[in-house]
Amino acid sequence: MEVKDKKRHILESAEKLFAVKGFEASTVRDIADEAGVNLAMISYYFGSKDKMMESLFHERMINTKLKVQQLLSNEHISPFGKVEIMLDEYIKKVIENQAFYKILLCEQVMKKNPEIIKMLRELKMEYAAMFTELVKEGQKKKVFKKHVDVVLALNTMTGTVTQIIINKDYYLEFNNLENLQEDELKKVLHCKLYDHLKNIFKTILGYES
Amino acid sequence: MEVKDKKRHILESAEKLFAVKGFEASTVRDIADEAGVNLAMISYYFGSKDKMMESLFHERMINTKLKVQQLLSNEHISPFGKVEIMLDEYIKKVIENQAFYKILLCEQVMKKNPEIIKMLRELKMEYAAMFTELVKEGQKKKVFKKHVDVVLALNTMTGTVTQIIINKDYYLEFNNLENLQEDELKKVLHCKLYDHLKNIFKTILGYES
DNA sequence: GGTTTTATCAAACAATTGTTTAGTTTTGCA
DNA sequence: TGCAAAACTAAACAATTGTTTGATAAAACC
Repeated sequence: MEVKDKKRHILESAEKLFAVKGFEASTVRDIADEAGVNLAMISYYFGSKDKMMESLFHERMINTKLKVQQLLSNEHISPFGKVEIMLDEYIKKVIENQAFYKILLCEQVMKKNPEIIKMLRELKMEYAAMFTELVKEGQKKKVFKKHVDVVLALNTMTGTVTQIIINKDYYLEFNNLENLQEDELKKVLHCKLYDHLKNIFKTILGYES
Repeated sequence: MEVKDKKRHILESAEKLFAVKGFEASTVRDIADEAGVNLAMISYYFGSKDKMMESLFHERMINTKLKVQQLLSNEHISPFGKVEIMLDEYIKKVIENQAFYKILLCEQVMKKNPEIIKMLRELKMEYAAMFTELVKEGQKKKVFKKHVDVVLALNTMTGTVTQIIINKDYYLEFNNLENLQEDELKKVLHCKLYDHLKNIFKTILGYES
């Protein structure tokens, strides 16, 4: 196996553990066991446990910014069309990477690793700025109302999706969706979240279809 | 100082630390230092670090259920009036107990302490059931639309508020509210969140004022 | 006031932590 | 094939963890 693949394999194993036990509670021995490698390999490949976590965040966040930029600069899509795609892409991403988004949540609360906090800060500021541009575009075209609180809107998006991931079990039990297959389940979850958030964003933006 | 006050004092100190560093990363020595007591006192008063955490959750959750029950059974308030009060109370509570709600978030992700998970599970199920009753009441009175996803709605409430607490710094910076006083700040935050969520719940419930 | 219970403390406890070391195996390349 | 670099390992490392101990001090009770 190549070095890059091995690093990725370790990162994926660590990700699983972090999401279940948290960063502090996951020992390098746990991670090494999960990945099926010697515990010294974590220091060997990443330098330290902390730097491994940073690697994980870097890996996951590297593409996000570019993708959003690309979407928002596309002139063939209407403002609300872009909102729809934004919602769809975000929901898809979280559902496909539930483990990571759980870690992300904890890390945001703890604020322990300065390097990660810095990364997150930059990403969020850029995200908010880009969404602001999108909203302005819609306002100029008279399809969005004035005075939209973009940060509040974005937090409703991230908050709702995150909570559903955390409370997945309750949600499924409450809606009698427990015996659904994993794939079907993801589809249903995505669909419900998308409709729900699309409606909310129509209200927030004052958009009439 | 009485025993109960001392226990409460230790719990409050622990709460602060947990919210900043997380449960695993907060050592009993940290907690003892923060509370200004000997580290052996944690085991002496609570039995163990884990049981102290359980104590903290029990303390915080004991009154929630009763309050909500009381509100929903009040026949002098309209269905949407109850929704308004529910939102107001929830926002107020989280803003006043930010530290605890950060811990709560992490604990929900980690799912490490079975006793706490059990408590949370019961509380959530009851909360969802009670809100369902409220929605039914509104539907019977023809002021709420049919087919409301109550769990999704509740998760938007908790998710939005939680995210704002986590991202408080960004939110303030983005809205140029950084040099506000702590008390003023809480007021502004509460006000913005309340308006935002009220609008969203109008959409979700199909309520026209 | 004497005695039992409760509260407090510093020190010690065994267990576990992330990291390093020193030695071995495997790999890549001439 | 030979040999240096990279990959890997088990063992050891010092530091830190939650908890317990045994000794005092304070409080409560009769």
